Amino acid sequence: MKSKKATIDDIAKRANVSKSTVSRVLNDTTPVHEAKRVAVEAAMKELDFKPNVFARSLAGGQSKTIGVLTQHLGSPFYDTISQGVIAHLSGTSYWPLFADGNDEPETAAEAVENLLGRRIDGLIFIGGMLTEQKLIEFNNRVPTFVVGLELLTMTDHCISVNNELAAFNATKHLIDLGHRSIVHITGISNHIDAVRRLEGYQRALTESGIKIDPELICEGMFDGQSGHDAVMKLLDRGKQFTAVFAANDVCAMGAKLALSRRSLSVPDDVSVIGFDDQHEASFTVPPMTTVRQPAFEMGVAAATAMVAMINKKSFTLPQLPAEVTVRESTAKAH
Amino acid sequence: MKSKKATIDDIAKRANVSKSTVSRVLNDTTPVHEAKRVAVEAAMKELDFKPNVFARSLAGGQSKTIGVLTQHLGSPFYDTISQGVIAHLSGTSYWPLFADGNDEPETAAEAVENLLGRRIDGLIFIGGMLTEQKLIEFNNRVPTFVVGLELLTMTDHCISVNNELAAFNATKHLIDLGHRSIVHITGISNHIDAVRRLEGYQRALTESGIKIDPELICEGMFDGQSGHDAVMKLLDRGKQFTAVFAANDVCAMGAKLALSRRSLSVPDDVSVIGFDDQHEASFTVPPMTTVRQPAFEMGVAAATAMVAMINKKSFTLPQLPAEVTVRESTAKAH
DNA sequence: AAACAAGTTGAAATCGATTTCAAATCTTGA
DNA sequence: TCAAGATTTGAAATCGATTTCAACTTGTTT
Repeated sequence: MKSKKATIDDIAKRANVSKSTVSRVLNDTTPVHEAKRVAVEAAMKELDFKPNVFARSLAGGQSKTIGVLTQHLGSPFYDTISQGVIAHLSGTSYWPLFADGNDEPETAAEAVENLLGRRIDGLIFIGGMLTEQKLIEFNNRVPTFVVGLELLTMTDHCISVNNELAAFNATKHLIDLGHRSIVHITGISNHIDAVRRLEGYQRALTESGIKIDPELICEGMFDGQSGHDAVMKLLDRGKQFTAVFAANDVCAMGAKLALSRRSLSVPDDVSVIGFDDQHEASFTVPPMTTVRQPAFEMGVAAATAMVAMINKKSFTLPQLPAEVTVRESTAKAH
Repeated sequence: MKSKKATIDDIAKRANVSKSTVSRVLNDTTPVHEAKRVAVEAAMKELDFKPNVFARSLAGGQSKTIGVLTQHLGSPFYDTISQGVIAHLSGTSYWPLFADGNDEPETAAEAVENLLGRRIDGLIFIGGMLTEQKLIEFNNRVPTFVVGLELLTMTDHCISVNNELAAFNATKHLIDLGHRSIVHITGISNHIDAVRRLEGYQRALTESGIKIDPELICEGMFDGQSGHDAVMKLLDRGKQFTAVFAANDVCAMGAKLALSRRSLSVPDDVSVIGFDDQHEASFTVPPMTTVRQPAFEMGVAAATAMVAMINKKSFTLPQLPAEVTVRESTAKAH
């Protein structure tokens, strides 16, 4: 049976100093005599002292929590980023406080206010649905980083892969295999990342001297159903193509399903490439070629930068590469 | 530019009453004259008053947060449960505080201590790796519910599907299709749920007069790789079978991949059934028959029960059914 | 009309830290 | 040796709520 939690007064008494001194060794704000320092530290060990988070925050100190707002906790990509954040933070004195934006700007804004009400020391957005204007505002209130979403301004607070380049490489991979009629199923069109991927797709075609065919560009929604429907529609119209580049993996899975329903084989008849490299991608039939985003590392990078910034240490944001992971859903065109 | 946050004193002044009175209307602890009540409420509206969470907790009140410990945030099944919790809580004054158990008992226990240090009003375990003994201990400290994990005791604090029955039905589905040699790829063997699924599988066979063949029972780990490897090993040994029941969906996907590598068709040569019905299951080729666990509803149920319990209202835990969702990966044996 | 119970109210203590300010101690240089 | 400056230290105020306790209003009963 554990006795009541030790307070700062308890350890002050035991170490024969004042609360003030204890607080000082706790926060390392003012130098304290070596002897007293040691005594205080010993007392803290013995009584298993853990500062009360609430008293601390109330007194104007730090809350030792980092607010993490994900666009949608359920997405595998965002989830992996979260894992990275958790993993790094668990080695520090900070804790993540998660909230879900539910894909809606208002919900997200409200969630941020609540987070702020809990005196978070930092704010990490995973994915995003807020305007950069809003983000800048928040950054004025508390250190803010954005992960997994490309920003136009505020680039030094943004950890993201170069989506345009990644999409360019994905498309180039198909072109190099001899494909000329390449479908692109886009992501949700007000996502910057989705737009950048479309741009990369277009540049790859253009630079290879292939005319862009608007009919091959289908609106998707980052989900399986829209990938499936897009391909079905194309097939129904009798449109010819030999490859599909989908804006993410589930979408690519939907596309593959539609192809198989029409007895088209992947990759013999049509090559398919996805984006994200989520866990399931390597176990689809056939295993899927996709663009790997280093989601976990991105999460770690964000957390690292955040902790450094809060403690006013210097840091540099890593340049994380997205790479085409070639598996078996893409093959030479014939 | 927002002015500083309004405090309880501000609104006391504005409503011409004392802090005490404000606190009383805020918490509805003691009756307050109608006129003052209205004045206070008006003042709160006008100043957009939001009580400071920390002051509140420090003073011994509630923290208005529910700790949520997931076994592994990244798992689609647990994630969906989390979504349910979030969804329900967002309509209340409570907020979830997430932590990740990282599949390790020590990490989990440490995480709970931290959560408790933040004075959570309730604790929800999603999945679990702690002993029931531990769980009971925690429940003595703060209201506790467990979701997505069957408990032997403490059943009135547990929201879970009947895994044995669900597995029985899944296996029965295969038997009804004429299968007699049915492989079961288990989950991690110290998960109660995995054990219960194995039991259901065995009972279905026994009740149908089919002898249990230990060689058809393969140890799995709830992931794609182990599903793949299990099937490969069986095939290498020349073991005959016409159906596979995997302990979850990714595992089933791994199994399907192994089959396709050996040119065995699903479902023509071998039927495959998964468990969980995660999002991707409906977009595999062919779409996968699986057991749907109402994960979202389970999360909602846990949150609902929690809020009711904290506020000493009565509640009943719903009996949530798991159902076999028949798609195209299972077919008649021949 | 007096007595008493029930219903309202505010002053002050409390929760457990941080932080300001002034006092106490220790150096240092002339 | 002593004043000036630099270091350490503790007392007390503060953060923003809840809660206890006593006092003050009412209303009811006799």
